[in-house]
Amino acid sequence: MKELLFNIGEFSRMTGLSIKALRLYHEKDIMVPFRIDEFTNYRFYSRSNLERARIITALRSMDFGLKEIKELLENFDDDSGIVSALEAQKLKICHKILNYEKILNSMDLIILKEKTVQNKKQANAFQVEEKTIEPMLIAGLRFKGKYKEAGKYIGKLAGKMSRNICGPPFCLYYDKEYKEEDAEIEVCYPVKEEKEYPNVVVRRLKGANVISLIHNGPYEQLSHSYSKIISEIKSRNGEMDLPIRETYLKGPGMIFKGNPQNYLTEIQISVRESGFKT
Amino acid sequence: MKELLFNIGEFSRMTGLSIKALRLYHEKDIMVPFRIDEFTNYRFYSRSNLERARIITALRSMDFGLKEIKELLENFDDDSGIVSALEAQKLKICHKILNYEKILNSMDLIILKEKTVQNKKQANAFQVEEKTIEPMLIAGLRFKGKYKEAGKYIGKLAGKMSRNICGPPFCLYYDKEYKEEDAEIEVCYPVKEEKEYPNVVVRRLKGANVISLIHNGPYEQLSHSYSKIISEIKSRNGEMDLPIRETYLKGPGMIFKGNPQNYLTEIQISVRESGFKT
DNA sequence: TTTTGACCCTGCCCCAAGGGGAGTGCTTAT
DNA sequence: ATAAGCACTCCCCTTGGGGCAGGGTCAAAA
Repeated sequence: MKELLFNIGEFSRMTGLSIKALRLYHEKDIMVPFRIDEFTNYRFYSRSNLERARIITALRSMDFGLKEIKELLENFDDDSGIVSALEAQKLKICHKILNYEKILNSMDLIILKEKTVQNKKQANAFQVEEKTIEPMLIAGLRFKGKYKEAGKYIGKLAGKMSRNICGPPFCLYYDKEYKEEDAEIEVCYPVKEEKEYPNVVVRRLKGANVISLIHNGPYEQLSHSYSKIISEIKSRNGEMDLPIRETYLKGPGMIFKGNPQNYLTEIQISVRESGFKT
Repeated sequence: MKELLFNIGEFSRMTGLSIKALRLYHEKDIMVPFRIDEFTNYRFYSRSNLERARIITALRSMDFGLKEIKELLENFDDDSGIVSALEAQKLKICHKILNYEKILNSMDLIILKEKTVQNKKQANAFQVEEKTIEPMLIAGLRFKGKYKEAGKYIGKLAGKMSRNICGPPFCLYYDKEYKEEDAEIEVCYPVKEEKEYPNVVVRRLKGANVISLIHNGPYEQLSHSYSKIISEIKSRNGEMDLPIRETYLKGPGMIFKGNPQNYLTEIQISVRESGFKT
């Protein structure tokens, strides 16, 4: 068998490894050329190098690092020996995949939210309207306090539910009148599955016939929209029912706080018996 | 509102970002401290920095690079604006996941193969035995040539089927006698699904009653095992049937070539009517 | 025989996102 | 007075090479 040698360019084309990579592997003692010219330092690769290159490529494609590859090459010459290394590598990769899937999940949440918001905004532009809300599975966290505290509780709740959430958060107000303090409030998220969480009640929220108005602007100006919707109900002889629902279609975002001028909040008040037509 | 400032240590603890990271973000103009002491160069962070840090953390957790984050921060202040960036990021991550899943798949193949080989080796140590082979779905590539060429064709076939493969390759020999040249050979892989491939026949291979012997060693010594199995069959008045099946339980590995002394090859010869008992 | 273009060498700097450490300055507690 | 605790800057290190500069080498064409 004659020693058929290849210079680095040929070898690079044969193996698909870049010249840079080959020089790096040489430097790191992962694959030393068969012969190195004493005077010119030209690298010459042999058939056995070709075989080794194939192995390196295979291991690289499995996301092994160069150090690991070096060790594997030094200690094994048979597939059966590296099975445990493969198992370990599998674990690492599984972790990465899981992590990426978690990222995808949270991104989907944000994207979905923004898309539905845009649809809503285009569809019905801030008119009082009557509609029917379907029942839904929700996770609720109830407290007594000020309206302003709701945001804090929503954050808490979101942290606990995270991947189970399937829609924008809302509040249920159980008081007939506006109360500055000690209001009876429940912050809620619609959820996919009925899981148990500490301090959280997961239950089915009844559907209802409601009068709805989408409020566009900062929360401080919600009272304007409340007057509008309530006077509309009264002028049509509707009879209000508790709790009032306030859905935060677009509030401070998951990433940016956003501009309060663009916040969208849907106010929904149940009416027991609608005395008017659209 | 008074300017409540934090030094870098406090701010690091509040945000969960390392001091090193904070200095880097400063250097890259991603987050400039609210005030920098003229004489000591101490960094002091404000509440608005806190908000920005939250955003950066969120974007980092979605695997955005610092450059991308900087651009996003410069161009947007609202979640709705970055939806398209999120979509792009989603695509990237999906690609990564797909890639990792491909890796997992090929690793599983190797692991599974080695495990089954080890089981076989422990279970029945190179004895002639009678058994029944179940029918299986296979992909076959037929050619006329020398035995030695089979390896080449197996490689070809493996490249085409890759993810569809579900077991070790084997050859079917359609010649009654040993032929040095122009032998009628079909290289096969058991597959999961019935797909179409160019030049490949996917079909159901019938089950059979066979006499089997596992050969341990290089392929050049297969003839020893053949003598053994054939003399055994003859001594028991069995009648051989074609094709002969040669399954490469352990040959040159997917990564390492391995030591031919450890190769395992199962020879299976169909017998039409077994005239002997185990 | 020389030239020319292709090929190869080493050495240096660059990428991302920081980690680690050296050496120095500031204030405060002991 | 000294030591501890923070902060600062500057430099080197990580992975797996990419890109470029400057210079040497090879083989075929003129």
